[in-house]
Amino acid sequence: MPETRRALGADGLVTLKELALLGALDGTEKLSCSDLAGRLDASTQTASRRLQRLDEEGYLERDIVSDGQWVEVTTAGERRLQAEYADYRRLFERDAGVSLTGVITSGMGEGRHYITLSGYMRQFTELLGYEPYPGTLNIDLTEESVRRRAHLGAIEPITIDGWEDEERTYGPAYCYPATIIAEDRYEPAHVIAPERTHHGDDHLEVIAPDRLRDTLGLQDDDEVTVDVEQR
Amino acid sequence: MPETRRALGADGLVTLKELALLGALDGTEKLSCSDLAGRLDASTQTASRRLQRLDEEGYLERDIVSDGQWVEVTTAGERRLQAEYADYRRLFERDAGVSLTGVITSGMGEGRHYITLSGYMRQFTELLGYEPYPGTLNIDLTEESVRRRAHLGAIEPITIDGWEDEERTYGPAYCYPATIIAEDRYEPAHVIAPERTHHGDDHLEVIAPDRLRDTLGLQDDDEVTVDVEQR
DNA sequence: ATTACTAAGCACCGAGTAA
DNA sequence: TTTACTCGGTGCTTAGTAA
Repeated sequence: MPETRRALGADGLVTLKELALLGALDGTEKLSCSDLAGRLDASTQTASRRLQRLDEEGYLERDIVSDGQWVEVTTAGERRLQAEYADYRRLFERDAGVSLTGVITSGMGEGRHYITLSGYMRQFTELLGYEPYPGTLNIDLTEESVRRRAHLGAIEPITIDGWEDEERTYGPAYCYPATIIAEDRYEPAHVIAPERTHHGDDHLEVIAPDRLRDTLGLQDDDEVTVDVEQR
Repeated sequence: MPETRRALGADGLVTLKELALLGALDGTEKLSCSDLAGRLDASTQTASRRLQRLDEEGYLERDIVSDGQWVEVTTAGERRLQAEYADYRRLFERDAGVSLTGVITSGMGEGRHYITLSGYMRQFTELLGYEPYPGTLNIDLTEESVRRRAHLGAIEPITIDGWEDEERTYGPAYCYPATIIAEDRYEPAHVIAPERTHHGDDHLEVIAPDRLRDTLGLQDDDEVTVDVEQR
């Protein structure tokens, strides 16, 4: 469990969510402590202190001006809210899979580099039951699928541990069993994503035993559907 | 805002969510205070106290036995979690509408009785811009749509206030602007739902200016889609 | 009007203990 | 083992105040 989850108390989470609902997720939002105090049903002092703490803990950026302050939830804050959202999705939508659509793109080929590293490849073989083709299928998601991507949080992933060599560390990743559906064919595969994904990331990478461009007859700009299954 | 939202503190909510994740939403779940303490990263005393409070406040049913306790989240507890879930959906899926499908049913005709009461009808005329046909179209939702129904929480409803006469009180209701799509026709309408809806309710009621069975040519067991729009 | 400090109070926490 | 009590300490909250 990331340390950030520990640093943020229950009250901090409630406050952060309230700020996000006020619009501080999408950009900077102007408010005063008494605004927030009203929403939290607490004193202005408490609102002030909560804002200070969230700032100190790195969940909030603040710019204090004479008649209030401009606040914006940081990436860390958004991650925390996403994690919470995933919990609730697990509660109320545990049976639902996630279906994402997008078009094939060449991407930047960096996925290929990472998955072929032995530290990852060894785990793929063990946890997925096959040795992936040394490259990733890159998909640019539609706008709606970008939003739905968050629903992956409700699905139990296969966790690929991070590791390190002499030079650097390599972060953990999640694998989600999926079916890739092209015009007239489909193949089992896995969506692979870094443990930490941002809200708004429109890119999806897929691995499979064989080269999916061949087995599915795909080329750039072809549309595919990725059905991620609940295990 | 319902008073229950005030009674449950931030820590209580965290605890309730944890219990739900453990399975106490679907039925009775056995656990001990030390189990819960571990998950909450707190002492067994705190776990014990939190369980007591949730019980007292009506969010939890408990049955204490010699080697632990059986717990189950109550309807009030589930409502509270649903409300929280709706907040998170509002954060991360504010642009998405909800599409529900089901089949026409005769229902029990009780919707007709309520909506024709002047206390409601007056508000419909003012807030929806039309005087509804004095009856509701009743739809039995598919299993998947029953789950998706929860997503209505992410949509800003038109709120119909509750009221009372000499004899009894009538609860508030939510209206959601929607398009009802039949085989070959569609009509603008509103989904109407009591403010407090249960998880698992498979029934949907729709009102419109004219009798939808006529304008859409519908009869029992016909399939319709209800597209609820984000305003 | 703001934000945020200080100080007093209260609630919550966990250790110890009982049943 | 359990649950849950008492009790002492800590930390959060609010009132008052400063800037």
